[in-house]
Amino acid sequence: MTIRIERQSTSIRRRQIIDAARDLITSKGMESVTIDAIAEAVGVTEGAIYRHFHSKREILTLLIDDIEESLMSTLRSVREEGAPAMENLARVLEAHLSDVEGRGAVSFIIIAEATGFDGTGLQSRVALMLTHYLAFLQEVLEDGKREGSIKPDVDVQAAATAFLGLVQSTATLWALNSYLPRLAERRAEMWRIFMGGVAATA
Amino acid sequence: MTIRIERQSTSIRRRQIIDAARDLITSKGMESVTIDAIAEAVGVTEGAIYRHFHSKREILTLLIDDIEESLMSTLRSVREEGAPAMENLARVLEAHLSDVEGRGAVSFIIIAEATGFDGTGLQSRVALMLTHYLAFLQEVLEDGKREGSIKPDVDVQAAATAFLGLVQSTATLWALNSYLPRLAERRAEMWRIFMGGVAATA
DNA sequence: GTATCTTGTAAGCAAACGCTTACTTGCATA
DNA sequence: TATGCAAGTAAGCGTTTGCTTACAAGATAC
Repeated sequence: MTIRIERQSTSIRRRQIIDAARDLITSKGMESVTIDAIAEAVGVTEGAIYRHFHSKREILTLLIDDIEESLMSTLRSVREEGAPAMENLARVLEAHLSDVEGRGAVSFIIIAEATGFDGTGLQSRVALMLTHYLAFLQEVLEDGKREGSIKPDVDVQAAATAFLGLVQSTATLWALNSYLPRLAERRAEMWRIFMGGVAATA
Repeated sequence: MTIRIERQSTSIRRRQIIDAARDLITSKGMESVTIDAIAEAVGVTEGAIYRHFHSKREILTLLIDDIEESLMSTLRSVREEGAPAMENLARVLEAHLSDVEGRGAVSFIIIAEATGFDGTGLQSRVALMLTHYLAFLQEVLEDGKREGSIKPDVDVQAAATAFLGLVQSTATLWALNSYLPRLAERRAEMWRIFMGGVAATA
């Protein structure tokens, strides 16, 4: 009964390591993401991690790349070309809040905790992700203006920020209370408020 | 030229220690709040800190008490009895965002980073603060309903959450970009959106 | 004036963390 | 089959962190 050492190629390990880091964030928060915890999750020793990455910062940097990728691809898949802008936005909100509900809203956890990263360069990386995210929202909002479904005098930057706020506050409440009763209902009510603020009079 | 040891009573030191902790959070974020940093800021050694507090957790717990106290007292001082509810709410938003601008929005930094506290009991303490905060907002919103300035079918919990979101997202953007151009304008635009969502038709 | 309590310091401990080193072993290939 | 690289381990290094201990000295009471 020999103990088999499961050797894997570096490309596979890099994926496993980044996935493990993401899982740790969603299950136990940023501060529990240590090399040791990652190694244990992957099933190797700490030293092995450094065969595939130069530093923890490199892991986190690539993780954020990965998170942005899936965030933006969610946005693209939810947005339906030709569909009314407000419908697209509503679907984005729905997608985000189901992520929150399923404890998978890594992107918004990262955004919330990024303020405390400090100096490592990760902060500006997250800021960039946020910029891309807000740019997407602003695009959809501009679509709405062109359609006439959104009031022409609405400031799209402010509206995008307010939209982000809906997700952030809900994610925070969820995280601190471990759950949120009637989340779908809450989402619908928040959406009505947001819509009432930006939509052209029906 | 003797080196004078500045002895202080424990009541004074406790205040200094908590103040130092708060200053550290606003200037360099939660993760830089260490006993060593606090001691240096107060001008004593680490050991002296433990003459006045049993643990770091005790310091943070009392700090959160202090933060909640000043948050709620800001709310009370901004709220004008008899004034229209929407005016009161607008002043709350203005107060929060000037705090953000002056880098003094400790309460919202704590709220943002509380998701990663984990296990220490601080998380539920922050959750309680949030509950009190939201309860205040809901009160004002109910006032607005009674006045007739807020649509009767608005869900006050959802509206309070959306309001919190305005502050949170703005604070996040501020923290990640170190500033925000035309913040006052942004606030006015966000307020218009929020108001449009909850206000009774003018 | 002396005893006592309180506030302080200096030194250090144990644990956690990121990371390195010395060495081993699986695997492709010449 | 031997050679060399890639992927693994175990051990430990250096620093940081929260906290403790042994001892010194200012304040206060009798």
